[in-house]
Amino acid sequence: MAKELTSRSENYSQWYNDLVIKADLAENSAVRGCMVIKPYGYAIWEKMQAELDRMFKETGHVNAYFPLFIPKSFLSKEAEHVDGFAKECAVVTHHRLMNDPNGKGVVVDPDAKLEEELIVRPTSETIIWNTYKNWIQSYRDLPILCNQWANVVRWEMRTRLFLRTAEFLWQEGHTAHATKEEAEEETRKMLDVYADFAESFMAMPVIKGVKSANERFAGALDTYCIEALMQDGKALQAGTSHFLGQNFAKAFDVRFATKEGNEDYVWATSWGVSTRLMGALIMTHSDDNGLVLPPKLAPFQVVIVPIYKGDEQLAEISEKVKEIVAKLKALGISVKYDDNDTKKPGWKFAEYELKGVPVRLAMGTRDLENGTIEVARRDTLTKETVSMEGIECYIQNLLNDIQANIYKKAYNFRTSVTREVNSYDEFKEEIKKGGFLLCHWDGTPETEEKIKEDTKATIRCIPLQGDTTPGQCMVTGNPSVGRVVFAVAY
RNA sequence: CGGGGUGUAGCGCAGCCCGGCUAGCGCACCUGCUUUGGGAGCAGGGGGUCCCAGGUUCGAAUCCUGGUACCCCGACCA
Repeated sequence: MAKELTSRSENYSQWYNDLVIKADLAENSAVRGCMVIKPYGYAIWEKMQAELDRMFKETGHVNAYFPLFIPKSFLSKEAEHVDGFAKECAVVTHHRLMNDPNGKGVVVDPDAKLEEELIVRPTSETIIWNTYKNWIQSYRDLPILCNQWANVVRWEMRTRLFLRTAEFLWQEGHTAHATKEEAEEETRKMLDVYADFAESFMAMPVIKGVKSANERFAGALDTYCIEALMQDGKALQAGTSHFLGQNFAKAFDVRFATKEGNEDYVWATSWGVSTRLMGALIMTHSDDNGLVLPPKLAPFQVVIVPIYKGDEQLAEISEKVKEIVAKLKALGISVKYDDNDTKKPGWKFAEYELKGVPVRLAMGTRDLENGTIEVARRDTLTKETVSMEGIECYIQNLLNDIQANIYKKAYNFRTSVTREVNSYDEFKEEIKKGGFLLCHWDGTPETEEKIKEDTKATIRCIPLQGDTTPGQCMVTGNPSVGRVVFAVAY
């Protein structure tokens, strides 16, 4: 075994790290907290991007691009926003290097100090609203529905591959509207897009909800989110959609003439998902043998491995395989034929399992004689030998099965670790076991803070489709309007 | 920023306490032969500023001083 993974039960975070590196998704780079996304990992991200981009466009959005650098003064215009991000910003102070007078490489040229420092964007609200000011005069200019695909930098204390890196890739949508209602509708619409993407493509069940005040985005009036549950029982925020009210319009003085002839500030939303979704995907489905990818996001859905002795046999098998490849491609199934002669079949089996390829076909001389082929599915690790006749339809159905099966598996897992808890003593015990706990809470930040200090658990969200039977807060006994979702989070 | 740990071949590590032969092992890599239905076997081979700087010593991967980088656990966060 050249690439044995740490087992999930033994050390979950080491398993995760091992997997990311050994499945060739990403690795740590020479730059602190920044990762290199390797071709295989990037291919998965590209699949995600393509689907999300399509969904954004279907809901009326267009792509644009805004600068990487934000003048320091922009960031400080919205008070809560700067409070939220100030501690984790990379700052550009100079624009030139010079040869070290002591002859040791290069140093920053002190004469090249910038008049105003530039912040490497931790998010783009400020630079975008500064721009929107010029784009908007009248209600006729609204709405603006822009998305940008970009990198952002947040100088986090501690980083983890995909889940929290200093630089990460994401999309951020920034919309401007004439009315509060329209902006709120947009916020929820994009939350639905994210939930749909997570469930339909990533095969990852999520809870849609609203953040409590403590967890809200810096500068937002409301933060909606989708929360997923990882296999170690910890929660992961997978996407957010913010209703920004008129905060940024006021900070950047973006006013417009209404249809009625009055002047008003513009209503805003922003929403984003990041390469963190890669981490979510990995931790939702994978096992001790490696990655398990949903067919809809796998860079290739089927891999074919020939088993042969000598060139002659390989040629015979390859001829037959080419027919199968053509039939699969005709159905829109992506397939890789690995006839690499320098690796042995057993090595290839293990390698493609590690990389999470949904379906593996193996063909040898035995199959050629019988008109059969061996089909192995990654999700269940089962193998069967089936007739070559109609194999393409069989595979197509199988891929659909796998997509549905891994969703169901994740859903069942989540259900099994989601439970109602009614007393704080019980909560303190149950939270150690992980999972989502549905509890009554009095709605105050103080109570939430106390729970966090005692147990590390936070309110992941106030679910949109939750139990709204009134009750009593498990900590203070004060009235509660419904159960909220608690968990220890990444 | 607090607590702990580690820097030795592309990767993973041993050696360090108690200084001493040509610095070693596994994986990977190269060559050859035999193999090929679950990570092949044998034989041979290449590859090292032992993190950096200074000190002690006849002699330093090993001891001392300073620096630096990274990892883990907290606090912070998508």
